[in-house]
Amino acid sequence: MSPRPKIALDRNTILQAAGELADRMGIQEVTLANVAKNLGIRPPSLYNHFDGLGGLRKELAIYGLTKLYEEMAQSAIGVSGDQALLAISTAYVNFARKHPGVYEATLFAPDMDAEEVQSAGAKIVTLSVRVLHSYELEGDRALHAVRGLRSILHGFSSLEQKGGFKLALDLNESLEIIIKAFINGMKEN
Amino acid sequence: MSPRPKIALDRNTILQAAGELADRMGIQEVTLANVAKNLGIRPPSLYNHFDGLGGLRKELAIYGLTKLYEEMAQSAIGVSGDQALLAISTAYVNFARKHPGVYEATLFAPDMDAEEVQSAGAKIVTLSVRVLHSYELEGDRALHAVRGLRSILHGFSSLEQKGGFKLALDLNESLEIIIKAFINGMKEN
DNA sequence: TTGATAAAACTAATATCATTAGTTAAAATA
DNA sequence: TATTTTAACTAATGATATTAGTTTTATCAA
Repeated sequence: MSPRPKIALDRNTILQAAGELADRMGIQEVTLANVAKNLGIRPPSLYNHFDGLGGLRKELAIYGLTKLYEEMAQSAIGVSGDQALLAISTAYVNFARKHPGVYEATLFAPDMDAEEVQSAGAKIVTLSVRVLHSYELEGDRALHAVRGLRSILHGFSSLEQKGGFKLALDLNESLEIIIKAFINGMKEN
Repeated sequence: MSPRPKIALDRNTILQAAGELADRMGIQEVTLANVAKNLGIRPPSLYNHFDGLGGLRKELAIYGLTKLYEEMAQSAIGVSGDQALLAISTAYVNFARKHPGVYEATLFAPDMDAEEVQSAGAKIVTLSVRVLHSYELEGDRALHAVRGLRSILHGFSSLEQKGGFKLALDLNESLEIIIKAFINGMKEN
């Protein structure tokens, strides 16, 4: 490919390639060299689109958070209460299952504190708050509940992905039991 | 340092240096180059002790899991029930707080499936099972409970470390509420 | 339409890694 | 005391990210 081709790559095409690479080979294989090879260009050319490897990974994290949010939001349409809670929970872990590399990228963001990363993650928090709202947890207790839910979902997904759950025990059943136990425990008191 | 010095480095000294480096600078800074520099030797010399960078990181993971287990086990001595559960839970998150890099290493093990990594992690699971035993969860429900507890502890620690919890809400209070809610919810049914 | 600008690729070069091969000197052992 | 093993070393290789500077072409303004 010569300088300034007719159809140039755009950020989204590159992120998609990086995402597929991540899902297929793991986040550690998302290098400028590999991404460039998959796109048929040379590594330095990627600097025209991203601020180096760190920038690419940061964008991949935002890309992943956005997609994760969308799937969670979709799953919660038209349902409420326990159904909604289970819906967004399974949407969350299913996303991590289908896109292990991209999910991993959402955690590895070089600068987690970057404005864009934060706001992409905040939408997921807001959605969770809304779903938990129907349980009528008052004040701080609702916020603690969101922390708990996030902890469960991230911890569960992460451990499942890392092969942490070895027992021959259905994973979806585990998740449902865990979520229900947690929310029932939060409702009391 | 010349060939075959009077006092040679041993694995533990190297792991300690790697651990400090990880806690101070992050796991991504645990490179053979950096570890060697901190020890005053040349990178290739590390191959006399570990199977490359992957081997070093794997050993660091086992080192971390062992230390984590020890602190959890210590915290549970002489207590039972809710007290024991909260004790091991706070021991877990406090370990992650005090040793963020080493904790991170326990998850990044290049081959999580390696025998030694598995067995080091299994001890923590066994300890959790023992602590949860007093709640008289029958059969599979006890196993689901262990998965839930691990998910909460790992998810909470990981999110706290990554700066995921932004609200001005006491973290220890969150943890206690979450754990209690979960275990209370598990007891019912 | 044409000329200037900007974009998006490129090549070349540098620095930092991990890793391998082979070497050396001193400790450990027989 | 002679041999072996150990734990450091140097040197070299290959992969990586990154920077600098170049080139071609699309885009845009006059």
